[in-house]
Amino acid sequence: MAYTPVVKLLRDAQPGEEVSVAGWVRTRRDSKNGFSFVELNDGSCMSSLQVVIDGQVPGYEEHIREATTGASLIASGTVQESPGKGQRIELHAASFEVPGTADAETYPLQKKRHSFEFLREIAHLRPRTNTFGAIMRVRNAASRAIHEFFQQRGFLYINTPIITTSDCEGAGEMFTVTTLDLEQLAKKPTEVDFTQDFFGRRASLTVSGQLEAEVFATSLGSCYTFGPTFRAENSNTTRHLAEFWMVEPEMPFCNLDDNMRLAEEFIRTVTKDVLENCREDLEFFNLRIDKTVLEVLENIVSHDFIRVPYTEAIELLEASGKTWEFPVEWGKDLQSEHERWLTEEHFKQPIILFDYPRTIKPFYMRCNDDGRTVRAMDVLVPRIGEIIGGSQREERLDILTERLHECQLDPEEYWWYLDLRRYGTVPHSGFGLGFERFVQLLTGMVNIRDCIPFARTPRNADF
RNA sequence: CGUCGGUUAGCUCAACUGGCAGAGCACCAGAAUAUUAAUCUGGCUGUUACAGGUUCGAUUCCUGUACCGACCCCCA
Repeated sequence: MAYTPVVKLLRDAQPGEEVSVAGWVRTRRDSKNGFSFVELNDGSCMSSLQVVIDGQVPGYEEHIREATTGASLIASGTVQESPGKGQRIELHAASFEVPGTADAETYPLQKKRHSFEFLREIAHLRPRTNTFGAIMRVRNAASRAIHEFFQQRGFLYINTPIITTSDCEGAGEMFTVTTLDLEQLAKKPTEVDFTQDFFGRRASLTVSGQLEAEVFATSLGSCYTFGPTFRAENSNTTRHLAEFWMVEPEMPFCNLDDNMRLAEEFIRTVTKDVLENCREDLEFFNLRIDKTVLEVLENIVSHDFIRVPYTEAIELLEASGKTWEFPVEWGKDLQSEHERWLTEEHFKQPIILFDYPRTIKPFYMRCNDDGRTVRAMDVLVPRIGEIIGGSQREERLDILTERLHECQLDPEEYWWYLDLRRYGTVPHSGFGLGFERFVQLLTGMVNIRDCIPFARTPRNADF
């Protein structure tokens, strides 16, 4: 049975057309004159379709009362011009059925505002709300735009492994993957013998596909990953998840300037795409979630990101006259209060910081000739902070090996990574975008846990 | 990991310095010359997170536990 999506009906349908629709009841109003108005939402867009069901329609008496908020509904009939305000058309049903009822006494979603905290407890039902429908549609549009952006530029989509044995990638705590019997092990006072484990050595969930992506960038050309990433940090914040999706392009014959240019073009292009394709949803966010979203997004699309060397950022922070909770000092990482001031108060737009001290950045970033900085870059946006982190990679074998030692990592463990420098090495660069943080930026949602279908955070992996 | 805050009706929240636990919404029933965020009237709803303690008396004060949230750390 072919049902017409509501989004298509509201856009294209003409009075007189015969159509069938299927979705879920948002609300029903009964007229004492013997007919009912049903707001039907099928998730294809923010708007619902008004279905007018007359008392003469077969089954009206027996079944109309089943069409409560949350019930599923299939209806067929004729499209008519709507006399109602704010809608072009409505559907006059000739027949209808309620495949699944929703007991009004127990159905958790009511025709009222719910807190996001409450909705997180019913993550299996929250996509039926306006806000979460809109978030997921924006997420989808951004996802598609990301693939399009790279595909149009000839980037190869690479699926890097989710289980990895390269530990200490320098991106934080990792989840161990094991088939060992933990309950048995807990009874013994001995050390864990990972040679007995499934992979014969300790394995973890990936914290980044970058190292593997470099393999393909130095063989097949520019490529990108877009996959799940895991961090076992005990982070309870509005912008951290234990499981999130990351986009990681990697480009050969590409220096940091090229990298920054691509990152900026990437954010701008995808944002523009979403602005064009999700107008109704974004207007909803602008009205109900954050009154500045549209303004912020338009600003991103129409202004160049400001590029500031780390050293200059330190000077700006020192000259700001503000008293910081954490002191500003060259060689120390910027605290979120510093990043926030730069992007929200000082520049009031996205900025790209680059050339960070080598002591606070991972081993693979390319060393500058000054001996104290590396070719790293972070894209910071208002409200979210760091949304992209990237760098030009160290392509010189000797210096990279030196850096591994400096970071107290064993070059033996990175033999294949070093081979890329040993054989036909090239300057190359890449970055990582936190996809949910991007969705946060696009929607104005405050908490990252509401920007992914099912959030995984410390002590929470329900659903 | 650290700091702070919270947990009261299905949901969102009240209850001043301890004194019989309330409102809005939702739901149900009526009403209305009636659709587009909550038109009107009436009705229903509670082991105040859990376990102890202080007190004549604890939603309120103290201790512990659980869970939730914010910030910080980590980064994306």
